[in-house]
Amino acid sequence: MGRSPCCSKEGLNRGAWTALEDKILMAYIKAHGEGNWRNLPERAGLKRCGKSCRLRWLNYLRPDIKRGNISHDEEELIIKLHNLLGNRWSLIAGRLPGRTGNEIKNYWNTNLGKKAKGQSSSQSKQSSQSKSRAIKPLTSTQPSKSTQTTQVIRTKATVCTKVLLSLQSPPPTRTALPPPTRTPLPPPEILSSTAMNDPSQASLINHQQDGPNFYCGTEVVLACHDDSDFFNFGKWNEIQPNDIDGDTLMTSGCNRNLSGGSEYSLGLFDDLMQKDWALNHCPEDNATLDLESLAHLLDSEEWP
DNA sequence: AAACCGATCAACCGCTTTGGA
DNA sequence: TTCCAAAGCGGTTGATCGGTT
Repeated sequence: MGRSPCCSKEGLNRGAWTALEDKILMAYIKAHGEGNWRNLPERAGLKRCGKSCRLRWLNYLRPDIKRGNISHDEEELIIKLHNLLGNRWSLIAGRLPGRTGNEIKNYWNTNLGKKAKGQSSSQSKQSSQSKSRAIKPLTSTQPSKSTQTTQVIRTKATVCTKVLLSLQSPPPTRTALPPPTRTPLPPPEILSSTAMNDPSQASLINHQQDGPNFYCGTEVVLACHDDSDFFNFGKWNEIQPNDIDGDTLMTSGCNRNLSGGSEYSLGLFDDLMQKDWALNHCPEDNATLDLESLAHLLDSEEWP
């Protein structure tokens, strides 16, 4: 029995792509654009599975793919993003222009994963109760047993295109949510911690805003094009693991160990959102600690 | 020079999510 | 609301390459 194949595999080429196949695929996509992968091979005259074409395009042929070694800065960014997002390679890749999820995944598995493993083991030798940020390889199929370890909230992932960090006195209520949009997203804009400390600069980001922004005191909200997915750091202090059902919380929880404050996994899901809306009040002052943590992250990188 | 071994990375597999009928 | 096809995603595999013995 089993699952039916994504396409008939009879007579299809497999394995490494030839230069000719690449050429055909590139020419076809150049002429007709991306999408409709299932029919693409037939139309383009390729003896390949549509999935294979898509993968080849996304991971290799796309003109904006950056070649060459991962730089030190990129590596640092990958580590930080992995710490926040876990193994969501496509999201991480979204923060690294020209890099693909596959590339980052491979890089992590061959380089950073080992480093991280070594780090965490040496740290555990130093102090089993250490609260430092041990980077751990995370898999969605291995739920963590302890809230002390790095934990990842699994969410419906959406590329976040705006980050608003406002320390300003907020308007008393949130703005209404516009309908979600699924249009191609422009490059993300992230507000640096410099801007965070300067409300006048912080406000600048609103001017280019075509999606929702949210203010709630020191609460940090990453406003996304898709209203169903924004990252809310400020409220995580108030959410207990019990509030979250097992399905929603796959690798579970949030890591409260950074810089004496809390470190939150990026991502939010509907249940939490609903709780968040229902609370409708501003978070405690300790959210500023989260801001500092995030500010450190944002400030230390050149965000694309 | 040959055999072995580990590292790398492109490609595949199968599960999940999304969107339309 | 349900179902199904398509697309997206992360884990895994296997071919290839370079270094070592």
